[in-house]
Amino acid sequence: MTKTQETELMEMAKRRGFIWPSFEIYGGAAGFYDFGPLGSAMKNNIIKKWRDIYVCGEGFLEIDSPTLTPHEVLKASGHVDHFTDAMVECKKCGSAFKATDLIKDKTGQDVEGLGKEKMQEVIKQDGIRCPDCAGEFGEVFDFNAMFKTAIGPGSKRVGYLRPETAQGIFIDFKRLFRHARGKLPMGVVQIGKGYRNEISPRQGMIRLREFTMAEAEVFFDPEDPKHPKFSDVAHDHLNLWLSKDQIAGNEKLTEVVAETAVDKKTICNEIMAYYLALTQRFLLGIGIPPAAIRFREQNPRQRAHYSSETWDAEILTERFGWVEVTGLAYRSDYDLVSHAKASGEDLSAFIEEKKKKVVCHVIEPSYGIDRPFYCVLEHSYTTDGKRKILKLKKDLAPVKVGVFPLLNKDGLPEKAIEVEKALKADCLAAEYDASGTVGRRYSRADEIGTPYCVTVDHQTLQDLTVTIRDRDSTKQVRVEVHELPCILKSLLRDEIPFEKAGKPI
RNA sequence: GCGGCCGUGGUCCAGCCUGGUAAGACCCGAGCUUCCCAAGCUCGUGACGCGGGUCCGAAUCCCGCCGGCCGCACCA
Repeated sequence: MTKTQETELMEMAKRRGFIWPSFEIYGGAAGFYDFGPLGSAMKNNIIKKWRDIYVCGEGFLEIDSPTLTPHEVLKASGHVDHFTDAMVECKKCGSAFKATDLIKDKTGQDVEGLGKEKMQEVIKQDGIRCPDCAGEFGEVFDFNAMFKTAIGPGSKRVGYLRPETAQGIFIDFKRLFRHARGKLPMGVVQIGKGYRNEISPRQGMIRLREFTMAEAEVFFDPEDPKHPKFSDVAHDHLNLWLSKDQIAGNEKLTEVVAETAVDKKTICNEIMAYYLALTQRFLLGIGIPPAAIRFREQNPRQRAHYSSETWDAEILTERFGWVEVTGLAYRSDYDLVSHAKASGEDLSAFIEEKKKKVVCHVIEPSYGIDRPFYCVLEHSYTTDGKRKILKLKKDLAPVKVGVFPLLNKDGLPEKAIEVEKALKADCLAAEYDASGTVGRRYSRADEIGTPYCVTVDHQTLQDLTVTIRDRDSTKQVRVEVHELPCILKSLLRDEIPFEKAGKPI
């Protein structure tokens, strides 16, 4: 994809209603995007695909909990204290620094977790000044990336917009475990909005202040980190970017099969490896090419406060380089222990076979939806010659079939509208278009990735047949109208090859 | 937050320096034409980010704000 194509793609995305800048008529706001009608449909299709894997395929339980969360919850989870950076600002030039990094650079001292007062003291004692302009620093302050609000009118009860959906799942652990009738491993998912008050959002859809996440929490017995279906993925190839290679400044990827990665302890256990493989399958499923997928091992300094091993799935993009789209974190028993302690509830699980209680460990595959959405657009957009085609996977396409009258006369439009109605009645996302010429309509359909177009012509009036045109090849077949919904559905599910769908033209 | 650049119909932009109410391309809509891949013709809708200032008069000059892009920093 060239620079021109990138620009064209973003133009198209705006023009055709995939994404729009939010709050536009009031001047806009950084870090927020609206999904237009097509974007909304495509986003739902991505979510559906994810749900098919996790809820349908893996049998995970889905819940939906509030985005607004009381202080105690996020205090217990560590977010109030750790979802934050101690920052200092230069009083002269305004440059902002993370206090811990600044002190480490200047003095070698590790003041991580020592509190603002201590950091303030070190900065003062050692006379640390602004590396940019040698100016004096102001007070050390915490910048917490959570949006804070008050629950109830005039209330002193503090709440936050959740920074992740995961906490809602941990909170419900007792009920969920009972619902699952005490079976481990137990998987739970939640899809919804999360919020992070980024200091300076950039890069379009890549850094948002409000975004949709799809998170899964896998609860398991730490003494038994086996996955019952591991053999299904044992031979999946994974491209790993190991922490040691990153530190050495080496871009090299290590290709392994899931099984070997576990045997060699490159990946901590079967469960983690299983979900890396599943993540890769999901990304391939939405149309990301294998060579554009890698798994980056986070080094200890990068990991979140709750994690002991984390793998990020990354997608290579032309515009932003490698983009993190999924984080797979080993959260151990951190959350359950924290919430048990803070709430006074027993959040352990009784394991029948062992006749004892254990606190489950958790592996969390956490997916962003907006970032893959962008990546899908970028990887799908092609221009060959004069044609511009969004080569979306059929199940992601916001419109499945365009319905056109070949000409706007002789009763063809009326007949085409009938066809469109019939398809819609069959729950196919069909769209009637009669403007301009048929060529223009094909072109418009290609631009938004509509896989098939049906055209009603004069022959239709005689023998009740229509043509179906394939997006990628522009080839056509002729089929009987009454078979149309059925044939289109088969085509959309890739059950029959296009040439076999009807009489080739 | 800082520095540089920028903000004009749906989209991309010209005009700004040298103030005198805005042009083009594409798109979109109506019609003509048209028996299958953005043809052509006619007509049409539609814009100066917000606020203030200077001026007889501001898209244009000045100030403030908001937004965007790039770089720095940040990204648990």
